[in-house]
Amino acid sequence: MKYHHEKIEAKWQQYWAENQTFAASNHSEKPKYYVLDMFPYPSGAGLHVGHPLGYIASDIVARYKRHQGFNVLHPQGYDSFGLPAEQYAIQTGQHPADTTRMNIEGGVDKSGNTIQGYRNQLDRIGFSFDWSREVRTSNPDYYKHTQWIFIQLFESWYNKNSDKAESICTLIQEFDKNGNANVNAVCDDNISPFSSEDWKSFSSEEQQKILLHYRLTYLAETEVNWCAALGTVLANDEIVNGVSERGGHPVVRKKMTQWSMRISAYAERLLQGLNEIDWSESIKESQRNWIGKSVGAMVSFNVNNHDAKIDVFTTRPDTIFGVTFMTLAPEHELVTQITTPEQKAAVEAYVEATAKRSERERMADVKTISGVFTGAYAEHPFTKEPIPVWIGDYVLAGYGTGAVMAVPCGDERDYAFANFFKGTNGMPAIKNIFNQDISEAAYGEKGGFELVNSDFLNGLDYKSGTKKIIEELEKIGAGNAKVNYRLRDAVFSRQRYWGEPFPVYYVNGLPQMIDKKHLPIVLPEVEKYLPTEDGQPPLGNATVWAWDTESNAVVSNDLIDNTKVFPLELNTMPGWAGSSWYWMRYMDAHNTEEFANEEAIKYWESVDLYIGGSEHATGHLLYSRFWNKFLKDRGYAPTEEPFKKLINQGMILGMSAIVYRVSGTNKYVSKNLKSEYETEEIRIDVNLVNASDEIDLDKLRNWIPEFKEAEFITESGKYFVGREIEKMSKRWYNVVNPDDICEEYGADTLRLYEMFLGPLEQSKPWNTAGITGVAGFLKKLWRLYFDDNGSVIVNDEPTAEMYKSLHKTIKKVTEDIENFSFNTSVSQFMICVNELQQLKCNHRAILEPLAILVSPYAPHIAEELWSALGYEGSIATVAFPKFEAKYLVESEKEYPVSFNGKMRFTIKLPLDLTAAQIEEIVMADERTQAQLQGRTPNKVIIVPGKIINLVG
RNA sequence: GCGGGUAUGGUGAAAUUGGUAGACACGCCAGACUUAGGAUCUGGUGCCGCAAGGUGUGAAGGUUCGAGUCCUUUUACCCGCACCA
Repeated sequence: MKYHHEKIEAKWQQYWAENQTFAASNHSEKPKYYVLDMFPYPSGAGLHVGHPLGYIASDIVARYKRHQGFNVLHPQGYDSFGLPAEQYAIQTGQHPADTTRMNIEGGVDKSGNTIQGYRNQLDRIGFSFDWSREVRTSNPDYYKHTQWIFIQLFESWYNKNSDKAESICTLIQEFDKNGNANVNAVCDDNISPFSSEDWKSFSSEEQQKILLHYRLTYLAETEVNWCAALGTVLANDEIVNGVSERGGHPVVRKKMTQWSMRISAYAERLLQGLNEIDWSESIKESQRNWIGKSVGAMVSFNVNNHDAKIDVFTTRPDTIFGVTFMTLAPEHELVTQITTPEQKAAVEAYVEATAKRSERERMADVKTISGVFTGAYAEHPFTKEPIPVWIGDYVLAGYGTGAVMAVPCGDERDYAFANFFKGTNGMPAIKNIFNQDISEAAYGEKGGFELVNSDFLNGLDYKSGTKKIIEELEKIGAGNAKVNYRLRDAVFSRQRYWGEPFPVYYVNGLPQMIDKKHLPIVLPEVEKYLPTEDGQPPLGNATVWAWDTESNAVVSNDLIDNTKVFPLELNTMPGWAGSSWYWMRYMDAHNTEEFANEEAIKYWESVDLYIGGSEHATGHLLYSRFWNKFLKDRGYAPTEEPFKKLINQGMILGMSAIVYRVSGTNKYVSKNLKSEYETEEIRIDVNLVNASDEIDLDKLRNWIPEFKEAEFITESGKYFVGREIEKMSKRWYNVVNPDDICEEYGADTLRLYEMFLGPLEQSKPWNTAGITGVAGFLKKLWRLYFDDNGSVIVNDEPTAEMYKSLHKTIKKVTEDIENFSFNTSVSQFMICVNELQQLKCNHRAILEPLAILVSPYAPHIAEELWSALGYEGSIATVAFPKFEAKYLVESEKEYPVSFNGKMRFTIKLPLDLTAAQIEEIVMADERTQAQLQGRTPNKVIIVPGKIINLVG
């Protein structure tokens, strides 16, 4: 009987689907285990072999845990809102909902292209997903709950005293009772104090405006990253090197009224939580960088002749007597106010010039020093000396307060700035407050100095100086200790169509939440997916997009009267909204009332193992932690952290194949002859090349017309390609489709090969050529159970060697799965099968456990072997074999014998010999005598069971 | 600049507390069988050398009887952050 993967795999995939083999129950006696993959965005291009890598790894763990007796939740779904579907809609006029559905379910698109569909592609690989819990973030029955969470955020504030989010009702009660004097909240700056009486006297509108300053999601005019090409704002994590992550378009700062998420309230908890979770150090470090905690002080400087103060954040308050000048960001709000008439023209010109430069230019150009004196002076809080105030674009508006106290003697940038403008109007000589030489460079260290010229700080160091100065600042009311975070509140509005609509309408420009019982607010139909002519977001094109407060329904815009019918929000939510809570939805995916039932959430608790790409380090993974913490505060999530353990799979790279065209001809020269010609490199379809890098020239001629008539300069009839390792992409013709691999070699081979390629977390190139190794392994495995006539399994007692081979494998595979070292498991399977083949093993007592061992990796063949062993039903929950050390006990060891650390020969000795006995035998050995040539060793090192080393 | 990671044959990679470097595969070489196939099987394959032997884990030092593994210095590449006050 031959191994036919196509029959076996189709059969078992159908069996699993029909029998709901992998449907998880929310009630079980077994311990639970939750394995989650980062759900995919269903793009039209379909999956390539890089995509399933993490899914295969998580599937192995899920299947292994089932064998270990766990109730396993291993769900899958789609992150189906997003930009590409919308861009495609703009180009083709097809509704994003239609193209998204087709990308998931497959079909034939309007241009006649067959789309396989993610689901069909995934099914062919034999994942043990519980598809009954599938979610799609763009489905109204899903985003209904995303809208609900948004409302919860709106109805919450962050109480620093309890250090958690609370219902906005508790804040209103406090305002009613005591005004805002005792409120310790994370909120907007510049909130004026009010009493209980004031609060009660405010109009409802005024009250609403005040509350917006406290809510965890709030509407505010903020500086946002505006991307004109995409027609939308972007969050900080959607910008890479000053241009949009998607498309690489320029991004400028712009003031807009937008929804924001007060993630800054959670900065410290997001930072501290990293210590409790088992994530890679690099991701944790990325998040720490992104949060950017720095400890220091806030210091206020009064501006002379103005009723104004400049607040600065500094990590070095101990250097306050070294302040030589101050610098404001050009965007700083005080700039126009304090600039003197004489400096006005210069300052305005500088501000304008800075505004014109894109973020990118400003970032690229860090070497050029520029700035202008405002003519104004601030007053030193202690010495009362006047300090000139400058503006300069080395100070960023977005960090701290957008202003710095410049201490050139202790800061490289201040030093460079001071020297650049040395001698010009408003730039005094550098004050040195360190007992160090600063004639060549600033002294930036936090140690190794004593403060001088610093009044009451003289003689102190960094630590004691900082402590002292903060006390003194507090005494005179000019400052206090302060922890600053780089993490900014996250902009939550997008000027896009294909996203969650906000459950929000506007009365007199003030946002009102729609009651949760009327959710979902379903995305309206529009004629065009582009912004409107007057610059409104795409939802501005909707004609039925108004909220009727009487019928509680979305009605035609014509009915807007601003008394009963009001306009709805035109922005939509960003891509990360739906993915920031989806792991909880899987726990109870069909709940129509709540986002998930309390009991289900309590049962599944949090994700035990999360596998996905590291590109989400500061986006999805940070926002998800934020929402989870918020939901925990409000009693909806059971744990502080959503993902206990995280593994980042590496990227699978393409191995492009290159042919060399002789310049100006239609001739192509084989790789090793190319130096004899002047050539240019052309990439060809990597699937036309065999394991020896040789092209099938007939196939190449039929591939694209360019090669039809081409001539090939070969090496004895063979044409070899060059190779280049680069990202898997259509434009390099190096994409390998998992469907093709499943077709030719089978899903089990694909799964094994993806694991065999190397360590999961490492990025590595794909080369289909190597797959014959694992394909051959599966055939050999099969032949242990079958010959040409069928089953060969016998019930005889296996030999000790067979047991040894099996138990070595049990041990290795168990350890490997626990350590996520899947590549070495596959090697061990090969070793075991090679050994059993040598031993002609066809014994049930060996082959039965072997089938179970293999099953997490190659589930289809394992099921088939299991039924060949005479069992009914699936192998999926059969207990995993247990390692027994007794089968590995050895009585002899092949000792390496080294002389001065160099291994010369080996000698087989019983393991129960003492060191002295070993020495005697070794010394008597003629090979030892030959090595020593009459010398006597100074020292003989014998580690029983390990090595023998003779020195001297 | 700061932080994290990687470096081993022609290729992908193995190597428990420091203990026979290169397991397992791909490729290559030789052979067997054959219904001639991109099947299967056997043997070989780090490098130099006919061999004995020498040499070898990015580089240079060090610790040790013994280092891919530990320590110091250094180079290259990848990732994250970055005029962060």
